[in-house]
Amino acid sequence: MSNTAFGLYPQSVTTASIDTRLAAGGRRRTAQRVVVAEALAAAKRALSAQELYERIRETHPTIGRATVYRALEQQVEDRMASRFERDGHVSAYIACDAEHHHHLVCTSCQRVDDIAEDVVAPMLTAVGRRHDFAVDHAALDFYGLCARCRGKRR
Amino acid sequence: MSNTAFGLYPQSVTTASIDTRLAAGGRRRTAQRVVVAEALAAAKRALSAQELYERIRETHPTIGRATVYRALEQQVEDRMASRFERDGHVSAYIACDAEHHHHLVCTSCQRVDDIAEDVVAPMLTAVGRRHDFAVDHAALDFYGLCARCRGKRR
DNA sequence: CGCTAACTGAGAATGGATCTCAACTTACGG
DNA sequence: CCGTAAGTTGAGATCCATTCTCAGTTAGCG
Repeated sequence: MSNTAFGLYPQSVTTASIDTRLAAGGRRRTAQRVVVAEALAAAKRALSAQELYERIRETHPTIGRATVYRALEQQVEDRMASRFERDGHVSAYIACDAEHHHHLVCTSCQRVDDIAEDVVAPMLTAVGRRHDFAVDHAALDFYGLCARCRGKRR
Repeated sequence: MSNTAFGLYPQSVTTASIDTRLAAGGRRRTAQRVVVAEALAAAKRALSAQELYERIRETHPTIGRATVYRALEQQVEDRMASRFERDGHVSAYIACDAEHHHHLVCTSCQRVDDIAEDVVAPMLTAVGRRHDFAVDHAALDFYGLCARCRGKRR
């Protein structure tokens, strides 16, 4: 396939910044990787690789499944996204910026919120002191129900 | 297969308590479920269903894979065990008692430690207040390196 | 323009988890 | 003690997200 079929940017998100960061390391900025990054950023919630693949196929029917999976993995490596484990042994991804922070993932609507570091830090200290255990900073995401979804259940 | 082939208890763990709790709800205490529960309790660390299945097969070659998977799921439902998502989209299980608590899972040796509720509670309060988000209590497990494994890396 | 290493797509392969179903067992009431 | 109903079991088939393979393509650099 010709990569020139891609390359049309939707006018949302921080396209410029995405564009720059995609070329990090020894990495090439291909049209496919741009599409994947933008689709994830536009979603504004956690999506599984499969879900994202299906969304993208609507506008780019020829993109390969493996390409989407690979692009997502690279984004995680390059700190442009983070990965969650959703129920059913499925990975879900959310776009995020390089600054360090943690996430609140709503298990109902998949919307994601950031938590400030200072909410988490005291607990890390306490765990370290009481249990001599170094919590993996990258794995600190919390799952639960956001206000909206909690309202619906009542 | 005749269930009478099972039923020999290793003299470890709190066999009596396991035995009682296996019969909770409308549930039957079968020899297979006893074996699975005891094997998990004896492991004293997180094991994937597959790993546990293989361990059990050494002494009970005829047990079915699905039986082990089902038994583990039931144990989670009955609060005799909890489930983690390990890297690679694999579930791991650890035996635990009904009292409420959270876990520190060492991503290197898979050993599991309990965290006291009072270490976690302040953070839950802070998250609730700052973000109006109800963290799922059951999903509060932390991953990282225990003191022993941290020592080895240096 | 020409090289080369990175990337891509299609489909096959992988592997943990789940499903199906007939045979078997446990628990319980009589 | 027996019969029955409903929970369980084992073996294998099946599912399905993910990963792998490989030939063909392309970005980026000189």
